[in-house]
Amino acid sequence: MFCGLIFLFFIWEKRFVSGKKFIKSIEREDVIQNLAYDLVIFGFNGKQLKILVLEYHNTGLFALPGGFVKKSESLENAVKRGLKERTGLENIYLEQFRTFGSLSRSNPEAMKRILEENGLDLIKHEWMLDRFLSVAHYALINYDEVSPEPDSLSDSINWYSINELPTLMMDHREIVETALQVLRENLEKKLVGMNLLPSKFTMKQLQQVYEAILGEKLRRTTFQRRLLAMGVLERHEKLFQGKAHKAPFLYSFKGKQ
Amino acid sequence: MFCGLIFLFFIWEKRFVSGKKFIKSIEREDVIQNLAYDLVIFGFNGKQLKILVLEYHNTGLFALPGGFVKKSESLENAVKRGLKERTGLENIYLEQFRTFGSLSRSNPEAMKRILEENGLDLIKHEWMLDRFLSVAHYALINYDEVSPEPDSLSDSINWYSINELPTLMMDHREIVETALQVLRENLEKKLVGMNLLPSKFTMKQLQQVYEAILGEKLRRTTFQRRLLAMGVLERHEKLFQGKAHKAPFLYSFKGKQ
DNA sequence: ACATTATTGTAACATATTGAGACAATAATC
DNA sequence: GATTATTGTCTCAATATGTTACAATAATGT
Repeated sequence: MFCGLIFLFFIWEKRFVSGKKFIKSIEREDVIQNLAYDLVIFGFNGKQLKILVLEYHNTGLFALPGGFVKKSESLENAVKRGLKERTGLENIYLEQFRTFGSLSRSNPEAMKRILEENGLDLIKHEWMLDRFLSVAHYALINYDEVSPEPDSLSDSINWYSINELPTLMMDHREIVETALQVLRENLEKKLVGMNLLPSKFTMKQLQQVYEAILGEKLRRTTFQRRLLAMGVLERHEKLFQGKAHKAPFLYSFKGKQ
Repeated sequence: MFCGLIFLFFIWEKRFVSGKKFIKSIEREDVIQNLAYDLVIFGFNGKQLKILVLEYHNTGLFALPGGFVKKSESLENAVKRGLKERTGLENIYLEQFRTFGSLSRSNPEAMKRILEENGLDLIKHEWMLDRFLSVAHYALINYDEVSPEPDSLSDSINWYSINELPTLMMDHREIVETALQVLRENLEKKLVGMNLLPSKFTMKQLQQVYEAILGEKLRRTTFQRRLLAMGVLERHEKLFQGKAHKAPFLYSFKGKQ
C-alpha cells in the first residue's frame, strides 16, 4: 500500500476530451519505490489548532497530504516541493519526526478505489498498491496566509480541528497523534509558536497558541513573565482593538523580520 | 549509494573452496530498493560513552552497522533483526531518530571497493551502488553483556569512544552527532540511563553515565537529590567494594527486574 | 465630564526547585 | 584507634514558579 497522498504528485490538466479530465500521472521509474512521505500541516485560526486533510471524491476517504520522492531529488526537497504545491508557500517551518514502516500500514482496496475513481490505469499504477514506508513530517504555517486549492485537484483539501478529525485512512490517525506529541515536546525548545502566528502578535494570542498545542489552560501572569524572561520577544507599539479596556502590546520574535 | 552496513545482511559461510570464502549474498528482489537503516549502538564502559563501528578489511573504510529492509518485514523488525545479529542481544532499547535522505549521501566508488574486496559480483550487486535513504536508529546496550563478533564476518566491529571516532564513510559522522544530540534531549524524558547499566548500580555509576552522555560534570549532591526525588529508583543493599570509605547503596530502576 | 467595564502589565508574597557548601557516617587501611 | 576517601543528607542562599492583588487604560454609557 502507499502512503496516502500520492495525488500531490499528479499534475491535473484541465483538458476536456469527451467531457473527461485527463491526468498526467507520475511514472514508476521516476520515484523511489515503496517509500513516501506524509505531511501534518498545522495551522492556528486564533482559537483552535487545525490540520489540513484531503478527501478523495466519491470515496469518502480522508488522508494526510503526502507524496513520493523522485530518484533524482533529496527527501527534503521532495517534501518542500509537495508543501509548496499544497499551500503555495515557501520557507515553511518543517520538521521530520518519524518514519512509519509497519507491514499493516497498507490498504490496497482503498487505493484501488481511489485510482479507479480518478480514471487511472490500474495496471500502470499497480506499484501504488504495494506496501509503503512513509517519512512523516509536520509543518507549521500561518493560517491566514494560505488558501489551499481544492479545485485544481480531484481531491478537496480542508482544515480540520485536531479535536474533530474525520476517520483517516490507514495509520494516518497515528501519524497525527505522533506529530502532535512531538510538537508539544518541541514547544519550548524550538519556539514553535512563532511559526503559527503573524509576525506581530499580542501576548494573549501567543498564549492561545500554547494552549491550543498543549490542550490545557495556562496561567496568564506566569505565562507572560516566563516568556518575557526568555528574552526572545521584542516589544512594539500597542494594538488598539476598539475595545473598552487597556490595549495590549504587540510583540515579535527576535530574529524574525 | 547505499547506507553503509549492508553486510549485516550477508550470511557468511565458512566454506573453503580453492581457499576462498563464499558469501551467500542478499537478493535484490527480497529487499526494498534505495532504502536502508543505520545503527548507532551506544555502550558505556564505566568511564566513556562508546559506539560500535565497522571496519571493512583491505579498504580502511569505517562505517556504522546497518542493513536493508525486506519487502516482507516491518522496518522495526528489520532493525531488531540486524541488532540481534550484531550483538546477540534481544529486547534492546531502540529508538528511531531520523531519516537521512540527501542526494550527497552516497559513495559509489567506496561501495564498489567493498564489493570487490569481498569478492562479490559487481553486476549482481549493482543496485547497492545506487542512491540510498537511511532510517537512523540508536540503541543502548549494556557494554559488558556484549561481545561483538568480528571473526564470523569479513569486517571487524569494535567499540570506539565517541571522542575518538575514526573517519566514517559518507554522512555517518553526521548520523552519530545527531544520535548523540537526540540522546541528550531524551536523557531525562525517557530515563535513558537505565539501559546502559547493569540492573543494579550505584549512584556514582548513574551519574557517570549522565556525565558521559552530556559531556559535562554534574554536581554530586544535586544529582543525587534530583534523581531520588524523581521516585524512579529502588534502593537495595550496600555495595562493599573493599575500599577505605563508606559503601554506597545499590539502586535499580523501578519496573526493571 | 465622569463613572463603568474588561483587559492588561506588573508587583508582591508564598511556595517549590536548584546551586553550593558543610558535615557526620562509614568501610577499609595504617 | 587514628587516618583516608567517599557517601548520604542537611542547611542556607539563589532562582524559578504559583497565586493573588491591583493599578493603568481604552472604550462605552450616562
